[in-house]
Amino acid sequence: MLDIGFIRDNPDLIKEAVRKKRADIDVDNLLGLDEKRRGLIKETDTFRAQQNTASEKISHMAGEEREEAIVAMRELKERISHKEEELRIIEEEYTQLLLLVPNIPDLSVPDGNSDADNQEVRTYGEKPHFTFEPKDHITLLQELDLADFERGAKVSGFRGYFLKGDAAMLSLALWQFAFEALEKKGFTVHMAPALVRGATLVGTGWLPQGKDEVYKVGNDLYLSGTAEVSMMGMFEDEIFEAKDLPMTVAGFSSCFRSEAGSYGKDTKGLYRVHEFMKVEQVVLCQADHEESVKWHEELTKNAEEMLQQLDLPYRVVVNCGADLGLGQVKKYDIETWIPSQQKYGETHSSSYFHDFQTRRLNIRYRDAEGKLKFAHSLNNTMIATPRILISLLENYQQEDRSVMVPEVLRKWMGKERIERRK
RNA sequence: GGUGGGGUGUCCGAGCGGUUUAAGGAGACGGUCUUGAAAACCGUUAUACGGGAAACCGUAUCGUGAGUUCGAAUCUCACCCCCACCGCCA
Repeated sequence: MLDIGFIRDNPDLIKEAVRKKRADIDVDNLLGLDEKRRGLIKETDTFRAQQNTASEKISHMAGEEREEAIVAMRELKERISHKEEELRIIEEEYTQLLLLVPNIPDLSVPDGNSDADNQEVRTYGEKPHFTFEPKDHITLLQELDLADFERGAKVSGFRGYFLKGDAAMLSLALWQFAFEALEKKGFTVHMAPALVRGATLVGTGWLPQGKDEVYKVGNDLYLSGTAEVSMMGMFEDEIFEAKDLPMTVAGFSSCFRSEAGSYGKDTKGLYRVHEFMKVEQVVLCQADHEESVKWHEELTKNAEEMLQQLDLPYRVVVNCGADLGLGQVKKYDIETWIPSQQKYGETHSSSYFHDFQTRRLNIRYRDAEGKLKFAHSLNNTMIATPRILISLLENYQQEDRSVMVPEVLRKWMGKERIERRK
């Protein structure tokens, strides 16, 4: 959410942001409501001030005088409640609109209509050259008996899956590896809730506009699509001292996505599933653009280092305006090489928000002068399974049908090669 | 799921319809005193919104929302959360 004062003072900037993000919101309509709203606030406040003074006087009156004053106040009360009702209706509409105003993308964000317009920033690693016909991850999973999609669908429905044996072990190894790396970098790791309240999703910018994406499981309970939500919600309504920042945390959780709008996409395999697991990095820092940019690069680097240690080829792209979320100022996707498709697939997403989320969640800190400020927030994937297994299995496959285990994961796997059992 | 007790400012804690501009502590900050410190004493100590160039003024906020009333921290209803015990349970 942006500050209404800022929107009021910079309507053109906001309109340009709406255009660049291909968002759908009428800024002038919002500003009109804001003006009406302020007018009504002024009126109701004046009425209430009258009421307060009159009530105070009544407390010192007695007898007939008192009775007359009370009767007079009944009328005012009536007028107040009408005005308040008027204000309530305007305010509701106003709030709904305000929640849909996008954050302003950074100047370095390229213009574009879809992820096809994202721009490559850098690449890393050597794409593998196979001396044999490489298989796709689905074939590998089946041949090595590492997954069960039929039974997955039986239990969980469309896009359901079980990971078995070494694929399950590999997942655990990856999470451990990610946690260990983050601990070393000073992050505090958490097992985070996936079950979250609506307010937490609104606060992080997933609702209201993305309600088709999110599974609703209770009156006000949802299954979150990322641990970012609970890791941010953790700090809702809190006030930090400047010295507490930056706050670097990571959360591991199940993640749920309904994938509404992508029914026909990637229907096979592990690429697009309704339920996956992820270690997410989250940072709260002081409200300074340079500081945000610094941490953005840092979080991106953390994930890149992880891929480098796994020796997976990847590239970093900067997302275009239309591919940014409502609150995101700038986003890098890290895409890992998928040999069977001869292309990179998104495995990480690194973004910063300035105070868009913290304003909604009311996460503040006291700066050096003791002034309260909304902190800045950022997040990036550290590792997400099972999607990363696609690249891992495909890049590490051997001619003899086995799959090598990346060096760094062997201490958890207890083996250097995955082979079909028996 | 059941029963009972609670949610008040940075913290502890009183208040249970108008004298509350939320008592009283504690902490923090500033000052007096002191060679310095402690103690003692004095003072300051919220947030959001609206108006204003500013000083400042107004409004709201005692878990959340609705209601009763001229007037609600205080009364009524619903909900959320916390604590204790019982039941069930990974």
